[in-house]
Amino acid sequence: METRELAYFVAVAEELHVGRAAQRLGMAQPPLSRAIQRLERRLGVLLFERTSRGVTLTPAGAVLLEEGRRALDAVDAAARRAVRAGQPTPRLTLVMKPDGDAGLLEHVLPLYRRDPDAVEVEVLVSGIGEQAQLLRDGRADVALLPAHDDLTGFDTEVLLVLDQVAVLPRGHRLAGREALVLADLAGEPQLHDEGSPQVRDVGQLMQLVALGQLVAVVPETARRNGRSDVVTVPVLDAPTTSLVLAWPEGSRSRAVAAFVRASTRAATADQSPARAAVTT
Amino acid sequence: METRELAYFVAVAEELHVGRAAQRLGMAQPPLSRAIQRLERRLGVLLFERTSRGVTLTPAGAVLLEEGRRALDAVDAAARRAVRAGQPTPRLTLVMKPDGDAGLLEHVLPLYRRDPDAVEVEVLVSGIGEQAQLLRDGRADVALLPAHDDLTGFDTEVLLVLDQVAVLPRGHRLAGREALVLADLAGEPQLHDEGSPQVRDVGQLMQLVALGQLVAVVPETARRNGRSDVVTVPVLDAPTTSLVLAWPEGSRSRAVAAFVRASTRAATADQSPARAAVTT
DNA sequence: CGTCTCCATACCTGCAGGGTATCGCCCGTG
DNA sequence: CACGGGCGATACCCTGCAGGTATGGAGACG
Repeated sequence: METRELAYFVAVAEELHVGRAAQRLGMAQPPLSRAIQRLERRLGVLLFERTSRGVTLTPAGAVLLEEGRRALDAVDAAARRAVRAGQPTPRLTLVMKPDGDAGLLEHVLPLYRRDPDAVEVEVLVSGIGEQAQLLRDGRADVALLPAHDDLTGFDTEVLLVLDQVAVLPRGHRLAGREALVLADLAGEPQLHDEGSPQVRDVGQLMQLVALGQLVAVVPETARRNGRSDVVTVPVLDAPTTSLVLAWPEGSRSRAVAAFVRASTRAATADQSPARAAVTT
Repeated sequence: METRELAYFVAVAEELHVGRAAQRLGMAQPPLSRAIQRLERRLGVLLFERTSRGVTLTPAGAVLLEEGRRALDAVDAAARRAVRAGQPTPRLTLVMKPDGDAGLLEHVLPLYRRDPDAVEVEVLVSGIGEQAQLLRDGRADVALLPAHDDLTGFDTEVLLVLDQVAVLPRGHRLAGREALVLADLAGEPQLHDEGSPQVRDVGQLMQLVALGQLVAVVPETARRNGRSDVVTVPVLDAPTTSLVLAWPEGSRSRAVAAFVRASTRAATADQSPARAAVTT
């Protein structure tokens, strides 16, 4: 099976509409129809049910969509990683969402640079939730992401376990509380409610909270972005979130291994009593 | 990058010789040379150093070989799994080496068949050490293999932890011992010595031992294949080997999940005091 | 220095894969 | 019930590239 065919199939399977898929692929509809038929003939299995309103996936098609995406990612990753390995100055690309490092990076990077296996680090700031994809398709070598993301295909190390806090406008009825529980926030406009605005980073979120548009429950490290017009209050019964460092499973890169070492050491130091004593 | 190009590259990288690779691929040498050049131009990186004696891999080429193999396996697996998902009667394919189930399968299969998610099981007997490959490229859905194999890309469950025993001909000088240590076997012709015959299953091994050709240290379950002309003696300081059940990471197949359930239950039952009491 | 061994280049050919035009089918609708 | 619109499939054409053969050219070696 050629990757082109597979990419064609994935496009159709995602659109469930040959015409639209063709448009997305920048080609005409008939050759795409034929390519899919060829693929079905070669595999000896029907991938779509055709109706006059579009197409739907058969069980075989559903499996191929799932596995095919991973396979395409693997091919992309192979190409990208090969190219990068061929560059004269090797680099390590770290991906995280905006403010996704919980302030850890400033400790990690100096520590990493002291490692003999260290190479130059390039930090790639992705959209929220996109870190895993960039790691899968080879655009990044390591990723910082929350533990509840899909981590299949990665080796991982938990760096921090974070309690959650509510972020409230200063004048909010709960703003004076020492702590609260999730039930206290019932009825408040929440982040991720339908119709709530898309938030791209913590600064934006703080802005929205300050304006009274919504309240949010976020990991405690968001406090670092605190501003005078918002208040953070611990939420006692919110599940903790973990910050995880992930890298391709079975990676044998010395640069990656060194970065993992530096990160875990920085993270444990960050939580140690020593530092707690300094900051209090 | 097309899978064909990638397969071409892998062939050349493995042979380190364009002509031989072309032969292996069933094509002439010049188009293969050009295909590699095209690939290099597209990626913008040299994959081989050309000499008059053959070709050698650049760092980029080494990475592409490693990652490319996995990617090709992923593509194969996608196709194979899709085809199988499209078959009218779904099947679960289990791969193991000859006698690789430590006698567990006869307990697992009846248990599995009682599960509502169970489907027909096909047992594929592979060569020793080939189980992981068949699982990676989609020819099998689950595998029984030793824990020291490369398990990247799989989810796993340890089924049994096995002590090792020495297998000796009946008249051997150590045959009467209650137990022995590895050092006792120094100087004996061992399995895996260079020049030792290829062994395909335990029966063959037993035959060779009986003939006095060699002695072997194997997991204790090999006792089940015992014969009157060989003796097994515990080896106290040999590392234990684990029998592992593996399946593709992140698999969401109900049939696989049910098989894992049945296997772990059968394995724990197998080692429980209850069964020990029955067999003693 | 000639020869052998490889990989690269030159040149040719067939077909895979893409484009346009159009068909046939199903469905909603006046 | 007839008609129009939307969708995938088919017919037909054309181009570019993958692959073949013949040959060049550069290093290794006796």
